[in-house]
Amino acid sequence: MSPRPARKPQHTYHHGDLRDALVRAALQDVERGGPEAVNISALAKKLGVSQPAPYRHFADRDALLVAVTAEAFRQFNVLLRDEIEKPSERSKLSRLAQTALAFGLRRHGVYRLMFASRTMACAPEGSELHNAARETYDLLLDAMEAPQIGLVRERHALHIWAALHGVVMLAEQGLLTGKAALITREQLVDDIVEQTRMSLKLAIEAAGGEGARRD
Amino acid sequence: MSPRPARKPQHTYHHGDLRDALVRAALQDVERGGPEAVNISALAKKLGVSQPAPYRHFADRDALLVAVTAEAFRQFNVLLRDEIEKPSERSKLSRLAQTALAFGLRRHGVYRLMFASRTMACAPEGSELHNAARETYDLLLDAMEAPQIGLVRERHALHIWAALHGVVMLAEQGLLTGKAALITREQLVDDIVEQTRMSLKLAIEAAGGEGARRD
DNA sequence: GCACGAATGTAATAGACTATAATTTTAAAA
DNA sequence: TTTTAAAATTATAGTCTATTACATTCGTGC
Repeated sequence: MSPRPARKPQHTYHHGDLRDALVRAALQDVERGGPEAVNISALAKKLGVSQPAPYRHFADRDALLVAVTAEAFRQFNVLLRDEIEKPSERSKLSRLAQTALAFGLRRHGVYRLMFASRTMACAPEGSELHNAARETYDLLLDAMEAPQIGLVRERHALHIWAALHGVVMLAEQGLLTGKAALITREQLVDDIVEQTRMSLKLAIEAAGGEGARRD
Repeated sequence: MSPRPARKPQHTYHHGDLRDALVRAALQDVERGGPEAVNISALAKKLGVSQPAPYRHFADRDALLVAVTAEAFRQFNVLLRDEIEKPSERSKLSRLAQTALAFGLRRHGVYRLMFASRTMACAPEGSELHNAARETYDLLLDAMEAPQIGLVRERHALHIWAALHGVVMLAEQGLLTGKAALITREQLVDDIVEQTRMSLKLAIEAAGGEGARRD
C-alpha cells in the first residue's frame, strides 16, 4: 500500500486514497469479526463516500477480501522475518513459532482470513496470495536451520506448520478446555517445536551416515 | 435426528418432517460450499415450503447451522468410534488419525463448519456442540491407549489433534504445493502419529521410573 | 365425534447488503 | 484550453434474512 496522505482534504469530490483506505478499514473489521464482518456499505459510510464508490476499486466483495488478505500476509511475513533476523539465545524456529502463535491468537479474525477462508482456498497457484503464503512457508524453512536432505526438512516443516496452525485454530474454537486448558498454548507450541527438532536432528544424523542429498 | 419418512405425502399443508429435512439438506449444501453456502430461502424452495416456514423450527440461520454442526459431529464421532472399535493390526491411534483425515478432506465443507467456523467458536462451554467436540477429543484420548500420567497424555493428544487439524486445513487451502506436494497427506499424518507415539512412549517410561500418577 | 389450543404452515412486507446502470465531477494530458 | 479518463454520485434492481398477521392442521380432552 502506498503511504497514506496526512489528512484527507474536506469535502473533495474525490476521496484521493479510497482504495487503500478501504483495505485498511476492512482489515480492521476482519480483525474484530473475521472475513464475514466485511461490509461494503458500512465501509463506504465510514469513509464518507457513497455506497457504490468502492466498486470503482474492487470488482466485488471477494476482490476486496483478496486485497485485504494480501496485506495481512505482508504484515505477517514482515513480523516473522523481523523476528528470525533478530539475534537471540533461543532458536529461530522456536521464536518464529511463538510469534506466529501470538499473531494467530491476538489477530484471530485476520488469521482466519489468511488460513481458513474461502478467499485463500480459491487463490490459484501462482497468484499473489498463493505466493504470499509460499513466502511464509519459506520463512519457516529458513528458520529451521537444517540442511536440505531429501524431503526430511519439508516433512518436519509441514509437521510444525500444521501443528502450529492446529493449536491456533483449536484455541480460537474454544476446544482447549478441561484438562487441556492446564497446558498453555505457548507450552504446547514449544513442545511441538522441541519434539520436531529432536526428530529432525535424528533424521539428519541418520542421513549423514549413509551419504546426504538424496531425493 | 428421527428416521426419515419413506416419502413425503404430496400437497399436504404440513410438511411433517421439515426440521430434519432442513438439517439434512443444509448439511448437503455445507458439504459443497461450506457454512456460507447455507441459504434459508433456497432450502425452503427445495423442500417445497414457503420461504418463512423454516423459521418455525429455527430462530435464525445461526440456529440452523448449530443443528447442522451437531449432526455433523454425530456422524464424525460415529465414524471414529466404529474405526477404533474395529479389530486391526494397525494401532488405534493411526487408524483414528487416518479416518479423521479422510473425513476432513472428503467432506471439507462440513469439516470447516465443525472446526473453523464462527458457529463453533461461539458455542459456549457445556453446550451441545461443545460436548460433541469434547466427545471427539475423548475418542482421541481413548485411541492413544496410554496411561494417565500427569498431563503427558493430554499434551500428546493435543499435539496430534492440532497437527491433524493443521494438515487438513493446509491441504484444503491449497498450501501443500511445491516440494511439499511430494509428501502425501496420509504419509504426513502417519509421520506425525509415529513421532508422537515415540515421544509419548519415552515420556511414559521416564515417568514410570520416578513413580507414576502425579499431577 | 367434535371443539379447541398448540403446532405448523402461508402471504405480505420490511430491512440489510451486494451489485449495476446512467450520470456528474474532477484531474490531468494533449 | 479543450478533451478525456478516472473517480465519484444518484437511482435502482435483486437476493437474502427475518418479522408480522393470518390460515390450516393435528391431536387431546370431553
